[in-house]
Amino acid sequence: MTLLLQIHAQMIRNHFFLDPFAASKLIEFCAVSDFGNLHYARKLFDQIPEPNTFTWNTIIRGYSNSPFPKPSLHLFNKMLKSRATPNSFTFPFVIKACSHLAACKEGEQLHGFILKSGIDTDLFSVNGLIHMYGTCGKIDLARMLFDTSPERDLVSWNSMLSGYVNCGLLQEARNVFDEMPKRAVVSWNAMINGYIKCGEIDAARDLFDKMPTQNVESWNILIAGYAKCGRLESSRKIFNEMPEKNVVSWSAMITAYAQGDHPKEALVLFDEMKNCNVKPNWKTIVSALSACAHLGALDRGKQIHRYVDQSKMKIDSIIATALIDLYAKCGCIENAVRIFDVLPSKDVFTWTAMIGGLAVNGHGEKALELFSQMKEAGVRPNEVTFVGVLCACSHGGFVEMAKEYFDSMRTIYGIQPQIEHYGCMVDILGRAGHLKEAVSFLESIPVKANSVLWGALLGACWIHGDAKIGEYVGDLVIELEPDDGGIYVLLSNIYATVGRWDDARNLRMRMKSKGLSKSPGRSSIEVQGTIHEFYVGDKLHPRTEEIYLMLDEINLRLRFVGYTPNTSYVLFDVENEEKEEAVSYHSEKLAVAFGLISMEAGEPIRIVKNLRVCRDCHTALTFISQIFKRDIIVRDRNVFHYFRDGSCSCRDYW
DNA sequence: CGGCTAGCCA
Repeated sequence: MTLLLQIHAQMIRNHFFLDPFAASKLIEFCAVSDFGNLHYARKLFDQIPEPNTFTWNTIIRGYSNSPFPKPSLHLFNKMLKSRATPNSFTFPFVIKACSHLAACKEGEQLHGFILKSGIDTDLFSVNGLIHMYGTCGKIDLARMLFDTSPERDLVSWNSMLSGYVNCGLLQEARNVFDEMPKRAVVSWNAMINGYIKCGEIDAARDLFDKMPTQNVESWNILIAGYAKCGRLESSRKIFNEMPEKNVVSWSAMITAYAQGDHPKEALVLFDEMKNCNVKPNWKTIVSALSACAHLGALDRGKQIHRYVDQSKMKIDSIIATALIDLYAKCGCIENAVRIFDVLPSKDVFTWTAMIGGLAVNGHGEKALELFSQMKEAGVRPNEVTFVGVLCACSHGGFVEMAKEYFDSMRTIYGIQPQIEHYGCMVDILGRAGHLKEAVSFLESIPVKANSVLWGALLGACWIHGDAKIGEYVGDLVIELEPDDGGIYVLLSNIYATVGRWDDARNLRMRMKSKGLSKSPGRSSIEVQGTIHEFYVGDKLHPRTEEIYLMLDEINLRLRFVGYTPNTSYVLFDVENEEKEEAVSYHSEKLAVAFGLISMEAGEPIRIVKNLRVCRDCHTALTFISQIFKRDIIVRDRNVFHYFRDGSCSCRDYW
């Protein structure tokens, strides 16, 4: 590229006339070669007073091969208005651009134009059209072209095959695959991909084993395929066995872990990848960041953020969204805002991440303010945006506003509310104590309320100590989800709070006889880049002894300021002392104790918990933040708690 | 004067 620029500069110095041929050559170098610079090519092109067909073809080809092929179509239309006429070389590029953009209308227009113009077309254009129609879902038109074409080559067959795969027509794809006279590796890959798209991973594997030679992509397709079916061990096995890996292989495996609820493994693999000197690209980074966000691993996330800065990777809206999500999910909302504010172009994903981040961090008003800014900026909210907006209403306690936003989804934006949105509404009504209204809401919605929705309402009954509605709702949930131990515990806790010990005990017995248990509380804390996990009362950590000593000190000092454990609803059938012990060793307390002994004074303690914080721990943590002069940030299953100087950001309302 | 088109896994 540098050399090219030098030559061009020389030409300008010597006052060479930039004739269309020389210009085309220059443009070709800029636009088409791998180290190309489309921007420069376009500048050159715009300087040419009268481009000829060759020049037009070159610039159109440049755009059609780039990730942003749209200008190809625009330039083609301009070409038609100019004196240059398109020829048989022009069409394949424009068709490719249409394919790439899935621009069906433009493609059909182009097809009509080609037929009318009488300009010679060859197999390349026909193949392009077959592919274009396949991509746009007009598979019948593709088939017609394929059947009526006087000749066919491997590319024609492959285009037809991928068209069927794209349209999800597995049987037709298989027919083409069986009939084709010759198969390339790409044909096999397309067919394997077809099976995976239709969820038939074992058939895909069968084909993979039968193909004569596999390439890296074949292996990569299988990694992703197994991951889609939730078979992570098989993905990993493929990953380990493959003869050579490229950056996509690594990214595919990291993404499989990140999206398959194994964020720790994702990060381990990310480190391994760097040790193997494979350079991560933006997709790897996004997956790694999302793993950090899941774990609440702030230090690791910051480390990756630094890497992005150092490697001069462009912070586009995709990476920015991942970073905003990371900082929001780690409770560093200021960092998220900082990234958001300097980002020049924000898309709906960026706005949505920021709105949801503010909402979950307890800044309901700000989130709603941002929502109106987003609308002013002309960005159309999607269904995820509304989850964030409703969440903001929920944490801010804006019941009436929530109803308005909820209605506007359908009336203004034409978005059908989904389970998540109903869930938010139940949450909002439930928190505000409008339990009866929440019940009738759930009974009136057009879809059948599932156990998650009723479960959310049951949680609200517990918070408000309403055993009457709780019983009604609880019975409903148990009927829907008879094997969820958490529900039994919740309902029996509700009974226990109002002193209905017999009912509570009966429920526990029912639960026990079914062999159910509640998923254990788990908290994790990051200390110097390492994640430490704690379960209720576990003694697995290497520093267990110190941790329990610290806990004793905490409990002593808590008592000193007049705090006694609230055990009204836990383990009602054990002795009082044991009850106290049970709440003292909740996983978040273990994590806090570990944080206090292992972190620098003044460093905030950040904890991620899989369930919701219980009322007792909430009170205890409030006191601890004051006694030990520590900021404690707990990420609950659905909200953040910032404990500082004896108060919590959720204003004891969650 | 040029020689494209098929695959897309993260």
